Amino acid sequence: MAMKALTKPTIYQVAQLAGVSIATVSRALRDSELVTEQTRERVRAAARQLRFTPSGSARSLAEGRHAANGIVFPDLVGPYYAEVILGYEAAAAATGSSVLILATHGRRDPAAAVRDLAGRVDGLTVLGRTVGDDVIGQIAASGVPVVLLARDPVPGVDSLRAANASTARALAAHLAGHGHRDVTFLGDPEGSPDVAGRFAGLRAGLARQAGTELHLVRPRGLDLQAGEEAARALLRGRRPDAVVCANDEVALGVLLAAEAAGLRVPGDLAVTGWDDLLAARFAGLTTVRQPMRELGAAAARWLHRRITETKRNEPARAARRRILATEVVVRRTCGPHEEVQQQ
Amino acid sequence: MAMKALTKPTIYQVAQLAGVSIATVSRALRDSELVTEQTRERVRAAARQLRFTPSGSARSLAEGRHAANGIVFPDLVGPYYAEVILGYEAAAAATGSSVLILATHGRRDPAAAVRDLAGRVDGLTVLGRTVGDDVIGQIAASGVPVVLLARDPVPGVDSLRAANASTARALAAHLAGHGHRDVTFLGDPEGSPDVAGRFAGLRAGLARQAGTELHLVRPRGLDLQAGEEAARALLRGRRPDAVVCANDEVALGVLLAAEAAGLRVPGDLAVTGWDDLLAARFAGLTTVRQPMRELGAAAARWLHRRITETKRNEPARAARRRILATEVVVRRTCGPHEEVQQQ
DNA sequence: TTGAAAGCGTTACCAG
DNA sequence: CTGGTAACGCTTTCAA
Repeated sequence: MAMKALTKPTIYQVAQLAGVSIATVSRALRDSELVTEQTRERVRAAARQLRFTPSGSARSLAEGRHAANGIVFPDLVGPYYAEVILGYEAAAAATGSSVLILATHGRRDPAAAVRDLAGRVDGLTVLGRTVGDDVIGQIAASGVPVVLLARDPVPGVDSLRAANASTARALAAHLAGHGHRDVTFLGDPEGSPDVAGRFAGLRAGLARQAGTELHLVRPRGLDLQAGEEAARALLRGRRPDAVVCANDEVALGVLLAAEAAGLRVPGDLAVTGWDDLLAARFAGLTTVRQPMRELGAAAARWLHRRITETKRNEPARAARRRILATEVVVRRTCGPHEEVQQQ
Repeated sequence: MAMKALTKPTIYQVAQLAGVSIATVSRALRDSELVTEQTRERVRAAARQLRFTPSGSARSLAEGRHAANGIVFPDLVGPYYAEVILGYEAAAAATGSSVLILATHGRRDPAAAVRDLAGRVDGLTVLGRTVGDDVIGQIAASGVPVVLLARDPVPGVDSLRAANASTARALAAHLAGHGHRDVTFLGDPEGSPDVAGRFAGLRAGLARQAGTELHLVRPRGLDLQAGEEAARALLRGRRPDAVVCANDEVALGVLLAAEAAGLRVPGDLAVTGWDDLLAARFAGLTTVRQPMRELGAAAARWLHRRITETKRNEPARAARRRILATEVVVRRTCGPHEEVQQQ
């Protein structure tokens, strides 16, 4: 049977077996027009027999491109980033690019990891609070195109995000319409640009509503447990009319804590989230829906444009910015509605 | 100010600027002992000034390794794969490896994409129903270590999965204990090895229970909508006592359809899922919990072992198999319980 | 401690 | 149409 593959076969072995030059092998395997059907077949047979797979690094080096791009995100907990990455991967695949992922969360030195990644790709998408502006700036200046996603802009770098402030204002108006006056925001504006935008929008929206007040409480994180803990503490003190949470997971934690405390939602306490996770629907949680997959896809497409225009040495166009629309999804937890609102 | 980076700087420019040879640059930048502190600083300064980032492909080619491994999965919908990938990325990072992801779902030619990927990595993890045994076999035989995850084993290849059949048997016993006799399984055993295992286990479990019957209905897919559609059709006919679903999303769809049909769960119909998504908790869905993150991490670690032992040309050990334990999570939808069961 | 030079496995140009 | 042969940018002996 087949002998053991002690060492990976190279183009040379294929050439030898097929009785042609390596140049011909390269051409035949990449469907160049410049080969006889006959030679092509012979080469293919040899390649198959040897189980030859071209070395990606050698190819990249010779072609002067990596045929890959990277995406950097803080973590992968919760469906949010997963959806973004899925959209990203699909769009990147359409442009013939592989995707390298990098989670900065548990890293010793995120900046170093991102710099290293920058050397392995044709372009990079960076999400949220992963590395500082300085790192972004250096990478962009070193000639690697960068797209920012859900992150504060950096001069000269494309950036893409979902609407936060405007929708948060709409949410504020909706809550005020329910008669909620004493509102607490559960989230850390310093923790992420998205959260900052949501808080700012909420504040602006409530400022237009007479007699409302807004308090800020920072949970330990953005997960279920952080929400639960924060709510437990919060509900022991003066209880607000409504808790607006930085994301759905925190809001779901609040729901759990409220239930444990014997409070009715929305009767005793209104709660809202952000993201519209699947769980939000089953919890009846009023929230905000974001086009996550589209966000990822758009980033991949922008990056591809930058990469091709850089390669062609075209005059670099000015940095682009775009904000994708989001929408309030009204369900049960924001307050009693006359008519049944179904989503 | 800094001039435009028309072309990416190479080690040669750094060497020239620092007034040393490229060998010294290479050593200095990689913290070799063989450089004076003084030279090292000079080189570093030059590299910084030029914003030099070593080319990943050149480095890989020279080192004879990619310092990257790949993970292939069908899709990324639902939190399942995201969790697996997160665990994988974290473990891979710990071994100094980058991660290349590849979703086969919308691809024209998954096999070709996976073969290409195999040329860009030191090892590969393949999940579920993405490519056939033949492709797996070729890749493994070509000298690229492979680990299979949630997939039927291939001779000579390590494989890792979460328990399906045994836990499904336990689930069957639990349902029978509730008095459910007429059970329908909602899922396509041919669609994935996991689903096949769950169905087989359920069948085996019910076979031990006198007077039970099991029916099989194949939904269009594994998402919410598929479950909803399938349930709508199912509930129009002879209604079963219990519907065991291939995964949580399908089960949640069934819940929606049951509600729309005015049925009480679990009073009129018991429902179970599989995966223990966050949404399952809020829907009160009885389901099965899988150690998803651990699954991914274990795959990355196994792969790393294979890679190092292959590189050292050690005698390849026999293929390993492991099945990680899963557990039934009893909630509301499987039937009435005397005592409140909290999770 | 440093430099020169030989690869690493492809692609692509230039002759024939 | 095919073969020879420079690149590609880095790491790593081998000498000095």
